[in-house]
Amino acid sequence: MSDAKKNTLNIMACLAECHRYRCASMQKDVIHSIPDQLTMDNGSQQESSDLHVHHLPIASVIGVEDRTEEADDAAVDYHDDGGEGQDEVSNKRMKRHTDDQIKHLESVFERCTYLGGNQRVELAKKLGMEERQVKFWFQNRRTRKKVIIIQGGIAILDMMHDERQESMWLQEENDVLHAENKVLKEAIWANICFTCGSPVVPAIPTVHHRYLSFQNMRLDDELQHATAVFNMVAQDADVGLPPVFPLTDVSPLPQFGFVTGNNQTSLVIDPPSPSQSENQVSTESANSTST
DNA sequence: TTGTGTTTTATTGCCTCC
DNA sequence: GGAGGCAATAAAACACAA
Repeated sequence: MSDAKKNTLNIMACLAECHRYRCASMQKDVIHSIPDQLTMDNGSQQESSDLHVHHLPIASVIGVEDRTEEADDAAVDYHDDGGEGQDEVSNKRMKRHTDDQIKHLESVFERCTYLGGNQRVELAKKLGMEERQVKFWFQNRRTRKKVIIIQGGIAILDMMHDERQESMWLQEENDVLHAENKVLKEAIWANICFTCGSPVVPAIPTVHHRYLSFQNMRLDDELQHATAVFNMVAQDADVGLPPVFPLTDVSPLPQFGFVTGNNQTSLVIDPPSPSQSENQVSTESANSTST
């Protein structure tokens, strides 16, 4: 048995020991709660046992029902072989208690596992048993309860051991995943394919790539603005031209207007473009488009 | 029916407490 | 020293499979 299990068993034994001093107050009530019927059942036998208690088998003294023919003989032999007092004890003739007796002993034990001297005498009298038998029964019952608790404790320890084992496995798996994650991160930042080891396209966009993206966005805007202007001019001129294409989801249009000068009308746009030079390009482009 | 394992009752020896 | 507790054990009673 492992040390952990031994420690648990010691703790349980201590708990049981502590419990024995806590329940004396309720004993009397429990014993008195036993119905008189049980005593009445053994009443006739009890009367005779008052007269012949030292000459009758224990079975008849305590009103134990014999369960087999063999038991009858054994009960008779109990005193035939032995004598009185302590000599009877040495001749061990075990008699099982009746169901009623056990039932009431259990009910008392359920509330308190230890009986004081007076309570034991009273209970024995109530159940038609010998005081010694009540004492033995409680002693054996405590032992049985302890065994049950210990077995339960062992089962719990086994379960805890299993859970701890599972936790260790999960921890190991977690460590492996962390290691894999670390390798993958390093591969990504090194621009190396983690499967073949060859360089890969960097995930971070280069300046050139960003410049191209910006140009793309700018050209899209110009196209949309020019289309809007074209549609507006065509509508004003009422030339019956259909719009080039319907504009949907167009970003807010920049301010624009027409500037006349030098015998030339130019479209001026307040552009979102990065530089005035580019704005000029777009203006010219739009102008050419409108014309 | 019988052999075997389990449960229940009882005993013994040792220890602690009053 | 006696009473009572516990652990270990004996032995009877019981359960059950073969």
